[in-house]
Amino acid sequence: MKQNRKLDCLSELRVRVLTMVIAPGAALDESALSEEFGVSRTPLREVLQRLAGEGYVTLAENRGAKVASMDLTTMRTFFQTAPLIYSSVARLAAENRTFDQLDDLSEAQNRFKSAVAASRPHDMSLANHDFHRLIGEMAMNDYLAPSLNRLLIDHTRLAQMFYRPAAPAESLAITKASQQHDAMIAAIEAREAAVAVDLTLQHWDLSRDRIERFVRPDPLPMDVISLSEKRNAV
Amino acid sequence: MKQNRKLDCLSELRVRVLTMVIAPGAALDESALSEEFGVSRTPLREVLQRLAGEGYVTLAENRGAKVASMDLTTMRTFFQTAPLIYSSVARLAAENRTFDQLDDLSEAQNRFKSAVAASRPHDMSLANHDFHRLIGEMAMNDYLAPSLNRLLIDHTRLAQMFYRPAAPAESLAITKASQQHDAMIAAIEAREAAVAVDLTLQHWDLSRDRIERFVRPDPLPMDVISLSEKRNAV
DNA sequence: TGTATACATCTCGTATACAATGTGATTAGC
DNA sequence: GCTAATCACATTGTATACGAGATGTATACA
Repeated sequence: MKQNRKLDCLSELRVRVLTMVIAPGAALDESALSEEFGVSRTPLREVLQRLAGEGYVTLAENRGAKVASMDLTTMRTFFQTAPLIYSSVARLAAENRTFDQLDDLSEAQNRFKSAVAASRPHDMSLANHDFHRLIGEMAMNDYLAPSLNRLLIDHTRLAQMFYRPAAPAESLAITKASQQHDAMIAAIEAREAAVAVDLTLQHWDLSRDRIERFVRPDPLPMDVISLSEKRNAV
Repeated sequence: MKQNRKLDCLSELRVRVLTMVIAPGAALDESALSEEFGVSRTPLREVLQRLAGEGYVTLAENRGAKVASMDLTTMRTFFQTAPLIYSSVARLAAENRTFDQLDDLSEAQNRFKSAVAASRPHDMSLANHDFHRLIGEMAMNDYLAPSLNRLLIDHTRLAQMFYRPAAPAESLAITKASQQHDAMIAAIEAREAAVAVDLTLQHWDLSRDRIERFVRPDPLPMDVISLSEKRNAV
């Protein structure tokens, strides 16, 4: 009963960070949260400590918890590191996966498809997050796991941040991503490590391109004549 | 004042795990530890939560904290993962190091040499641990850091476990390792990433061979004649 | 003699009360 | 009118007390 409240609090806070309901850098108030989740401050502080260990939040001495920030340095490091860890994990997942884990992976992919069909970005993000987290579990590697999970936190937040439901290129990319997910499940099930790695890198490129196009979009069309007129008018 | 007690407790527990003063799998009693370090159970539990986040201990529901175990699977994963992370971190360290960090690194290496000269295995292990941890900090990569630090925990414990002060090959290996440390400092200072990676892999091979020779030593010399006599005697 | 159940004890989990620290505002002095 | 210092308030950190869960032992019954 009471243990559930603590675990609920833990996963709920994870969801809020991942979906950016709480923005990067935002301060978390212990009293407010403990009241909201119906637990006292002691277990809530332990939840925050654990979230800090997982990389969701950062703790400052006598200054409480903040959601992990996402500055330029973080993003640079992210793009630098993700391909290495993702491909390594994919290889290990193909080698070590169990059937139970494959079932979980398919279930996550089904949730992803449902969320896409229903146009629910938050659910999409969370299902996608679970999908890749489960591949991480399949790798059965306690050393790579923390790196992967930190990458996934920021990957999910970035995707959320740069998601444009209006753009037609976006829905195409999502369809392609979903197809890649299916292919990855097949490759992992067949224990074809090389294929799984290749698909993972393609998947990464797709995601990276989506983010890059948002950051550096096509320049606006210019009416050269009116621009020169304006200049003369000064 | 009191904050120091909590931090002291944190680092002291880290040292005890790394030097195997507390064995892998050993249970940690909250009341006993809180009494020993002069803090109440609340902050001590937060210390344990943090140590769990760093991979030093594992927490089980209603069953307290245990020192992270080192079973066969763990070791297999360790040998599988270490070269990848170590070499990646070495490359980044060479690219991103600052002068302050280089000073810290040299200081750790000096402590290592002193401990070797004084034949103090614990201090050797801890100085070596710091040396490699500082290279990790130089990499300035928050995603790789947790993986590296987990690897280093188990690497330090393995080295401790398989350390044989009596063996003459051991002291030769330690001398060589110390020389490699010096060369790594030079390579990192010169921003020669390729050299740093190469040295790191050599350093890894040396360490791995030491462990391997302990696990699979030369077989005992056999007196073939007496063996055949015994067989005939049956 | 072996097993199962019940009870006692010990450890962990949570809440609440209190102490310490950090921050912001207000007032006094220049 | 501006700056600096002090005081008050808010938030975090710590301790202690109580409740819940788990484990081990003893006893009774098969």
